[in-house]
Amino acid sequence: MPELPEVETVANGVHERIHGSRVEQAWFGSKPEPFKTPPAEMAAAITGATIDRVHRVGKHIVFDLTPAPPASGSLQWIVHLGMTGRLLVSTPDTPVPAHTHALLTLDSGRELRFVDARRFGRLALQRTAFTGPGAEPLTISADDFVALFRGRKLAIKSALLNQRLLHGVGNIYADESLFRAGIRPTHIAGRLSRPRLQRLHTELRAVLRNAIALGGSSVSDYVDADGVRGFFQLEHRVYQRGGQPCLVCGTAIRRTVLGGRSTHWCPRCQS
DNA sequence: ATACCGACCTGTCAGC
DNA sequence: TGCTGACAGGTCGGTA
Repeated sequence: MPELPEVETVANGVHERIHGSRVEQAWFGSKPEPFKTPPAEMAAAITGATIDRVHRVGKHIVFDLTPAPPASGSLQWIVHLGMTGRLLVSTPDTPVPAHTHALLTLDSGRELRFVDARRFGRLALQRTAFTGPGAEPLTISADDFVALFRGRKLAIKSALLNQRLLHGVGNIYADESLFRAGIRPTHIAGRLSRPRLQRLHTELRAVLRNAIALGGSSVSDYVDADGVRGFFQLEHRVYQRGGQPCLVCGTAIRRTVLGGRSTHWCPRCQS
């Protein structure tokens, strides 16, 4: 479900509500799919730990933990929401939703719940500082951004979605940033001129920052840590607007499939 | 190394 | 009303 702005919104919301809390109990469901680390190992490491900070790296939510004594050393809990994952801070009297795969009981009296119907999300322990698979879109320099695509023979949209190049960009913000930069999604990444890539760098960061300010995009079931929807979907100019008139030139927005993902673009504004 | 495709899951919605 | 098929914000592993 979530791309960089949604993950950032969730991570910040969870941080505000639970940082400084101690985990009294950690429960993990038995279905193996959402766990990169075995559930018993995660429960043992997390129980008694203090949550110092919750932040975002790429599309991952990172919990910085201080382990319960006598354990020591660096410990992080990594949550990836996949397509439909939710991380909710609730009171114990709130009914536990279906498809809840993890539930942490905190000393503040609240609970942190990981809910994921489709089970594309992942939970894991990390013992060394997590840096993510690629570069960070909000802080990468224009020069480094341009260099990412040099010599690449795939479509620029596919390159934007490759998390090993740039982590955090998904289908919505790939389409929206390419529209705002006037670049057709099928354009071969390595053939784009430096000025056009610099424009994309500028527009991508702007659209991500704008979306963060609005709490992310709620296309179907995305909600933040309190279960509240975001508002950036009201700002989408091409995403899920196939067949509707372009807001700039009036031409019908096209919907095609690129790399197996639905792709939305204006045939007149994007060359 | 790079690029492409199907698989992984469940829920929802449009169409018949 | 109920069935079927298409589609969904993401990643991963196999193949060329």
